[in-house]
Amino acid sequence: MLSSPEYIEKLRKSGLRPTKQRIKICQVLFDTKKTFHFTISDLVKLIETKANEKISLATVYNTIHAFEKKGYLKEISINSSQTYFDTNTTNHHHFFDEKQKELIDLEDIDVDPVKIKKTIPGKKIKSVEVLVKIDSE
Amino acid sequence: MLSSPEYIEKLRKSGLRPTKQRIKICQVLFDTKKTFHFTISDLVKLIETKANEKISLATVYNTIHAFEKKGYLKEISINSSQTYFDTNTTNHHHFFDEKQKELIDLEDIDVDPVKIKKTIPGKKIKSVEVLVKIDSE
DNA sequence: ATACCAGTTTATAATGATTCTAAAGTATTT
DNA sequence: AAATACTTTAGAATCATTATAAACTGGTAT
Repeated sequence: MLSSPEYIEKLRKSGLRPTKQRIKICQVLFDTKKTFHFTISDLVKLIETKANEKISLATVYNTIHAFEKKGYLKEISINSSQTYFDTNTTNHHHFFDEKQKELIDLEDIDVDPVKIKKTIPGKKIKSVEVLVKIDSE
Repeated sequence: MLSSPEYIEKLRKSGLRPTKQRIKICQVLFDTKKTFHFTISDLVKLIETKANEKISLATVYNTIHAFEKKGYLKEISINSSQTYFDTNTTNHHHFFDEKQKELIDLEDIDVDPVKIKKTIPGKKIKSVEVLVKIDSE
């Protein structure tokens, strides 16, 4: 597990006070080589198991939104009752298994760059997201 | 405005009883050459203005879900507080203006076919949706 | 026509994710 | 150490959507 000091510095640099709760959430989210997808309720469960600590639901929401604003997380556009987040903030796309409610990364090599030929006057493209819904064969 | 008999037949063919409410919603949704995007609350407003009739919110939800199941509507994957539907059921993609909460169609010629090179054993692709988020320049 | 049945509509309540509130707590600055 | 600004928190509020169950209606058989 990465030591707190590294997260403390990371948080400070972003203008976020390094509180106990934020450090704990950093550890749960970023203390792994593999990136992953999660919902808020997934994260609450992870905090309860990985860290033996209870963080208020409001704080979890606050923190995730703060991290998203700082660019440490990305929200993924899916129509689902819950919002999904991704610790992989690079440009990439997703499979979504609607049965298992599971997201799977598509690497850059899995999808050719999507070129959008249409332009809207006065508007610029912020992001291009491809969502591939999959189902059992 | 298309006459009711045509919608009555269309509904019957799909195994849906042609009720007053369903016919009215058909007229509001399909009585136009141009397809469009809407949320449930958009639709409720449309029904109130175009048709001078009140349809219960529960019925609007029921009907839209029935129409979606029959393939007369498509749900669009966006992370938004409300779900968006599209009367254009052909394969196409979208711009989404997050400020104005507005969807704009991308025609086939605006986006090259998206080829997905990755496969998941036992799973087949159901849909490929591209969502292009746009913002003021 | 009439009566019946399955499918529909409806008002209202329930649900559930998310956001708000405002009081108590904590990091940082003076 | 005190002041200040930012955070956390429990619980309430919000809001889209879904569930409930009673009243209603279209289609069919009599």
